[in-house]
Amino acid sequence: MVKPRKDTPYLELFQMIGLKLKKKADESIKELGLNSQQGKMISYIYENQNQDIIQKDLADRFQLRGASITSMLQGLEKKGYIERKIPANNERQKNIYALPKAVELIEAFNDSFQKVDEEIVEVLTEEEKQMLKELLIKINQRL
Amino acid sequence: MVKPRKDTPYLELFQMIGLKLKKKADESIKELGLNSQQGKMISYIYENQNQDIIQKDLADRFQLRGASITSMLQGLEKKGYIERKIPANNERQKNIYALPKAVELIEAFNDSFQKVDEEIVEVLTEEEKQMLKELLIKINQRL
DNA sequence: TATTGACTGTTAGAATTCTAACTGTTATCA
DNA sequence: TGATAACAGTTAGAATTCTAACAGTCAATA
Repeated sequence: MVKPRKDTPYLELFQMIGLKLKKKADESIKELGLNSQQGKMISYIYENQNQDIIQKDLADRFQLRGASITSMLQGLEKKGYIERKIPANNERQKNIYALPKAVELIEAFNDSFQKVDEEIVEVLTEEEKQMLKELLIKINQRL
Repeated sequence: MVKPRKDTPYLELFQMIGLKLKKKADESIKELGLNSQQGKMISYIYENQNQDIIQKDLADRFQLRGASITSMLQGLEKKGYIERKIPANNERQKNIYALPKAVELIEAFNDSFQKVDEEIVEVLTEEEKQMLKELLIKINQRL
């Protein structure tokens, strides 16, 4: 006989919400010909390209393995959204830069993502929104 | 020129937390020879098998396509964790049941998942935990 | 009741991410 | 300084989920 669980765990809530949001985000930028992961990757590269980001930084930021980043960036490079350059001071690394074709899309990505963001909290009061953001930041930092 | 974003959006927080939790959950039940998705699926089937659940219910609950459920259940069936029976009253459907081999594992799954659950909120006070759960439930319901 | 449309599940093939093994470069320190 | 370890990225192949097209069954209704 297995013990019944007490109530909906945080784990389950976070994962259900996360999956629903992923679908919404994918849906919202589908017409641009990329998925939400690629959109966020491009935005992140654009915003950080002055700071010599390398593939490992992307792997850490997006919780992906190095091999997945390689595969993803090879795709984005082939389609002309980004370029990768080996820096002079360290031949192991590759710095990542957004190309004009990507920059054109970023405004549209960000608008789409912001709409999803508003949907998430539209059932909350201003106070609740504030509280939620604080709690999420605290959890995310320590996890 | 692209507008800079104001601050970390809810979308990003939820997805970062969700991904970190998935890794933790996968890690925590890896030794049992399954991944966290399979573990949750088996637990869910066990807890609901008296209510004539069908594959479509699982697809809705886990935010997966019908085809993915087919593939996943074929795997679990082949390994002897579950069985699928076509009910007498509707030959389109298949009811899903957990087999003894699965039931043995469920206690261990639940323990592992509960540990992850405690990690999530260990940085919060009791009041904050309470508040967080309410907010998450509210968001999840309307999403 | 015969037809049409909706529902449930499956298959084939593509996309994404994973693990494990590997190459080449840089850092450490005996 | 020379050997060894750590680091960054790549490749090959497996696992998981997806889309699109499909088959069989059930429901609605003309």
